Amino acid sequence: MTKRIQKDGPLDRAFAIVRHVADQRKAVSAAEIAKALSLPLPTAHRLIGNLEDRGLLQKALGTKRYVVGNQLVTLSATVIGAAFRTARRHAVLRAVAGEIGEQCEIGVVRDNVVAYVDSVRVSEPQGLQFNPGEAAPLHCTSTGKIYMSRLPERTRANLCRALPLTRYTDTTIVDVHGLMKTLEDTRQKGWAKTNEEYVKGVVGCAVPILSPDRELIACLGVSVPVARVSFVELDRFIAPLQKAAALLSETILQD
Amino acid sequence: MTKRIQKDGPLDRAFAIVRHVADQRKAVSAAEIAKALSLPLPTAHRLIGNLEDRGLLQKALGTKRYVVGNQLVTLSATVIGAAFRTARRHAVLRAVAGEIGEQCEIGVVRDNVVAYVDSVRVSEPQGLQFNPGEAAPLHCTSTGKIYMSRLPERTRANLCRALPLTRYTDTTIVDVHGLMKTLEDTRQKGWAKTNEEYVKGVVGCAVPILSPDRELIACLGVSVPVARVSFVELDRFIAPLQKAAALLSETILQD
DNA sequence: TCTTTCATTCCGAAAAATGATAATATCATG
DNA sequence: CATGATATTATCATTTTTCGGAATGAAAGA
Repeated sequence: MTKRIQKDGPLDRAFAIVRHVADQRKAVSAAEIAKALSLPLPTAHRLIGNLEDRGLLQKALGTKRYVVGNQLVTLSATVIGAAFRTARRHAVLRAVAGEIGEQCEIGVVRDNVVAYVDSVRVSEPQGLQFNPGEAAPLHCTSTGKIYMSRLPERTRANLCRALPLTRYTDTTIVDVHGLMKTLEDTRQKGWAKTNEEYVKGVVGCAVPILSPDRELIACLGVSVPVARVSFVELDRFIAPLQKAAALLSETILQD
Repeated sequence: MTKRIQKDGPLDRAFAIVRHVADQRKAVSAAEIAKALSLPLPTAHRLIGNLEDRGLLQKALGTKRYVVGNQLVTLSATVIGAAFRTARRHAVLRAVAGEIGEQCEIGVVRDNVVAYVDSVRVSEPQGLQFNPGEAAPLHCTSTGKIYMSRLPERTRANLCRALPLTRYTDTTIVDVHGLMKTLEDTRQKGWAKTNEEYVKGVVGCAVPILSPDRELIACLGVSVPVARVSFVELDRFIAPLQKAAALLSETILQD
């Protein structure tokens, strides 16, 4: 009676389709989905239609090919947030915040904006307060830089041009070329720093939290008043952050 | 035409449960889920069991309360990644909304109705809220006018006669002849305005988003309370909108 | 201990998914 | 621009699930 392993109900098919669409690098047609999942063509259309009606998939503009839908993206962001707010992971966050003595936060990117899903402040509200639920721009946050740095080069360049590179301080990077260069640097190092680019007087850095197959799930970062830690001194936070990030990615798929 | 937006099939229930669990700050019991979603208790258990079997939900360590499961977390990470790769559309929309300081939306025509696929509101909900997924009539929206204006003349006339030209306000165009004249004007200018024709107190305008071969893909529009911007002043939005529309058609189709 | 609430099992009726067939629309290309 | 190839939509009898009331076992709280 080991039929438990591979069922194939409607729910399985629905998730298989969603998974397949999300896995793909580009938009996929209904026929491609049907072939990839060995579904009869009419059945595939019906299932995809169901998902589309619910906003879990949507057609790429001007085509009949499918991409992940708004509802699914919203749900996914919530899920990631919930996954990091469990007791154990919050404890990891608190531990690293205590170790480096500064406010730590976990952020994901959604709708081209950094959304913070969890944070621990170690003392009084001092520097930047990233309360869960708040959002910040991509180009002037460490988390945003990490996300962008992991895109394929072409997509990255397009995104840089599409983003409104609003100037928040006089160190905000507002030119596409400078941003691209910073991102290339970020890509190579695997982590990012921010030098008072969003809020005057606040510097920060972040490292990626990766899944076992090295997909970016979220970022772990720290924000600190420059009066206490200089931009250069930030480097000493990287190692503890990376250790905590590794611990987080380990626990994220267990317990 | 009461198209049932809110069905309640197994899939809806499954996602409602997942959504509810992800929304919660703490682990939830099956009974709580059942109560929150008004499900019979045995049904809730069965559905939750299904989700648990698939790893979409899992029991929090040692208890019988549920949290989001591994499969769901990995899927969510993939979804966020996929959405981010293809999110330049939203980035452009956000940029133009920020530039002109009003709510912008992208709409397409489907089944003789304007469906809004994406929107950015720049501040508080003020004027018209075109939430993605909502639909509006053709004859009293800028997007609808653009769509109709690009049809062959014969088809256009037929459509005008076939449409129910419902009167929503006292400026709504309800006679075929007046509509045809407006559409001819729209066709020549290449963009459209709406003067409180759908919602009293809300004016708007839109420009087409064209494919490389100049086919209409969608429309980019803005809606604003007339108290803030008069019908005449709308003209100053056209240029920025056209620039953004050009950027959209350039980047949208190359994923 | 007792009581209440929650979790689980069972099962016939009801609803939904399924996928063959067929009709239609769309696209590529000669 | 016609034409065949392919993709999409529609229809429908059949099969498979789901649904949730009633009953029962398990656990938590007083």
